[in-house]
Amino acid sequence: MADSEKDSQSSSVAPSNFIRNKIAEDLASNKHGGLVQTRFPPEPNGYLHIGHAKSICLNFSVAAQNNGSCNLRFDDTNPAKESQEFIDEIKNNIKWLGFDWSGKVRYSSSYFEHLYNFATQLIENNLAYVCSLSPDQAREYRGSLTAPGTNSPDRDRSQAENIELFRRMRAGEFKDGSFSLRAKIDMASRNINMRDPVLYRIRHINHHQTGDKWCIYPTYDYTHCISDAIENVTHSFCTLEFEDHRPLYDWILQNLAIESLEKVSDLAGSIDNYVLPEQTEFAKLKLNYTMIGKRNLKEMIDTGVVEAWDDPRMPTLAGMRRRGFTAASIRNFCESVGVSRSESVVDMGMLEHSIRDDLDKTAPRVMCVLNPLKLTLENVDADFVETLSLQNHPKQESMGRREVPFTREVFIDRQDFEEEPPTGFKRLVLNGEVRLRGSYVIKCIEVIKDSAGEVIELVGSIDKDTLGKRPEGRKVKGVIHWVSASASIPITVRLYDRLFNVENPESKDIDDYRQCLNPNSLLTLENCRVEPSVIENGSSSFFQFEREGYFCMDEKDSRNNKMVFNRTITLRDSWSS
RNA sequence: UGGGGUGUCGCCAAGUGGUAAGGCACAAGGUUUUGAUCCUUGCAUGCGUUGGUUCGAAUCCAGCCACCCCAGCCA
Repeated sequence: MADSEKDSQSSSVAPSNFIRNKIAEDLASNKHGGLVQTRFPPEPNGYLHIGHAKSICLNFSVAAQNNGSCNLRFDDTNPAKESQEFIDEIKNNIKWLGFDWSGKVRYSSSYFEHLYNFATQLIENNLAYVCSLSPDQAREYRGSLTAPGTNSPDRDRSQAENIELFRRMRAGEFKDGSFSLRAKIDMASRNINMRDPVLYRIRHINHHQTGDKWCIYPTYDYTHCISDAIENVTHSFCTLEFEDHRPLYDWILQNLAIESLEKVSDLAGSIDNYVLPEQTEFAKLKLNYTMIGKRNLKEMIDTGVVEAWDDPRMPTLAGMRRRGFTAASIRNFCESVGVSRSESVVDMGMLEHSIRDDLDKTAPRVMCVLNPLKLTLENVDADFVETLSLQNHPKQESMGRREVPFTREVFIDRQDFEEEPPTGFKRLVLNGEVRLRGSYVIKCIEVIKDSAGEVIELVGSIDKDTLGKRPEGRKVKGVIHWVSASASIPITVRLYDRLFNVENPESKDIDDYRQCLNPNSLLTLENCRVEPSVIENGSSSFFQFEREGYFCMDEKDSRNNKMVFNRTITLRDSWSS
């Protein structure tokens, strides 16, 4: 077999998924004139979370990989729940994640006038009517999953009357809920979304973008498809629960005169490429051991389970950022999770792998003792200070070196000393030797205890011939981290762990998520000691505290006299104590 | 019991009629002044299930089962 084309595949090929395949097909068939335009359309009614990150990465990267572009559009059709604060936060999050939207920020609300005109067009074509049924009545008329609905008594209202009533709705002549504009489709449809869905409702409230200009607001179903069309979106991605809405999405666009759509679109004037957008659904991201429902997150804040939207235990982008997740790690995670239509629950371990993988390559190493235990080295002079030069990264010399002071008194971690060590223990024991990382091999020669029998101090000695050298005639397998007692800096360290101790805290089997909270999701240590280079080397706020994990400085709570570090994630631990 | 979806290793996930990619996790070795990293190896005769078509089926057909979504003037 002549096999001339071995494997020409590059190592970083994006994995195939149904969306990339579809776009490739569309491009091949020239369906959208070679164009790929996507959009990320959040409603500004809360903070973005890891689930949104999946959608952001999808929309932006699919566009970028196909020479297309991606808009940011705030889907702000329900002002009751929305605010400018959320808009600002969402913009920040997207930029932080490393994406840039095309052109200016879009708002569905900026299309309100067009939307109103299109609604008038539907009325004129006998495809929409003003309905006087109350919300309760409308529900009764809608029928059920198994029974067809009943036509509204207003369904055959005259076109002229509909136009006039709709105008008066806009003029503010009616109370909230008294009238609605509905599409005239089919009250017997087996798809409930097609049973004369509401297009407009009356709401006498202020809108964060349009102020008091409007008192009627279009619904999501009516707005989204038209907004996509106006922005000349080619591929409109949304989550699976909107699958049943796709027929309505298409119905609305197909029942509007295409020239009128084109005329107000971004492509107005260059009719060649004007195409109707197409909706494609994918499965939401679910992560075990976490809740991402907006309502639940808000409740956790309101009840004090966590401190705020940016609490480092929250799955919000703001929280993850503060916890120490990097944008790259989140992007890589979203890529590794893939995009499909099957509803699946991703293991936390994948997220943890993404952040470890990124930080292992980029975080400078430093030593920090979390639970200090004093060790006095009796054969070192009291005023002796040796400045050791240590590599900031074991593999990347380009990351430079730092100076670490070594003195007679040092702190080691309480957990690195055992009087009665378990088998396999490689750390310090009485009369045992261990290497102080980057420094000398030391031996413990005395254990000092308090009246309660607790170990409060150790005395030892160094082997002066072991700096940068192996000890003569014996092997010392243990290496522990340490800091100088006098030259180290006191800091506060917050150890974070998963918030829940069950895989699915949002499960229907759990009536109160508070029953499955992990009581140890936050442990604050006030007396930690870090080597002085962390403040001298102000270039990074991410560090690996050797043998402990990855940590980042908390900018919100750190003070000049006391820095606070958050543990992002532990190191993998195949010993596990 | 209406309609729309989904079922491939413990968890994600490729695969679209030619004999089951990859990642995470896990396990066993090796390197190591981080019990980290890195390297090597192992990990589905099997693709929800039962039948059928075919030389050949995870892929096509039929039935069955399980799970998810839909009855907001929320998105």
